[in-house]
Amino acid sequence: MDDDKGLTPYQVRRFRSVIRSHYQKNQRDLPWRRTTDPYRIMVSEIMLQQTQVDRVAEKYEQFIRLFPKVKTLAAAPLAEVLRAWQGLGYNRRAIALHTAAKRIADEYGGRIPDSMQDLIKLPGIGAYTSAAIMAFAHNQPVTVIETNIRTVFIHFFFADRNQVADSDILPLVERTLDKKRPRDWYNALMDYGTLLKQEYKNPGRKSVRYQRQSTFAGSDRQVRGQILRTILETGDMDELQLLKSLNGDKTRSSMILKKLLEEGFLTRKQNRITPA
DNA sequence: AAGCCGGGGCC
DNA sequence: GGCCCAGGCTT
Repeated sequence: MDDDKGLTPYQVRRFRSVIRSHYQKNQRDLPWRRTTDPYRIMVSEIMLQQTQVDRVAEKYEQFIRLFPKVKTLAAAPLAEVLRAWQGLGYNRRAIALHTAAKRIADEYGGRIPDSMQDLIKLPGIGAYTSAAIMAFAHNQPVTVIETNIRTVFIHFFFADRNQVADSDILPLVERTLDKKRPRDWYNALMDYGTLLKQEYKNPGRKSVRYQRQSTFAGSDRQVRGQILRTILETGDMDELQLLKSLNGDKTRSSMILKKLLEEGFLTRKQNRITPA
């Protein structure tokens, strides 16, 4: 099995049957599964990058309420978008999404691109997200791979291996894909992946993509989040007062603030720091 | 290929 | 206190 990547028709049928029967009984009812609107799918997929489903669900609904259409989002001040993003983490995703929305409004007349080629050009949209939008919004039979799907294929077809590469998995994703119902199929695969993660310790460790994160406590990331949160809440603060409020090394805090300014999270007007 | 980017919940 | 998460981008 390790050498022969091909599956027999029986293996394919058997595999699909297991995935589908679980989905039939235990399908998760998630907000972004109740729509096929490409804008809403795009928002959900960017929120879901490295962020748990349970945490995204509530934020997603608030976000859509605030910014129901791509043009609403494009017209909103970045500070409002960042405020709506608070709690999700990886705040640069909010900047990317906002930039993407503006570009879609300007260059595509407010219509989300419907090809992977165009989607992947947008900031914050990479190999996974572009494919996911094609599958979930447009029901297109593209090959999608992410952490849940990796888990499923490693569990069924690479159980005795370590260091499994995506290039090993992708042929199987394509071979087993239900090309008539990609949307349902991928939802089912992801639900099965979360099931496996509940049952087993760390299925993802067998993927070459697996890597542990550096410690968050005391990290630059933590300080970045703290600075951004403070300015979004106060709306405007003296730079020295801000640095003092952080209770850390001033030089380090100053460097981190500088990066936030460069990345477009914040702006400085004389000695005052405000949202961008 | 490796490092960076958030923050909350769970063990 | 460590671990993980519907990844993407930069170096």
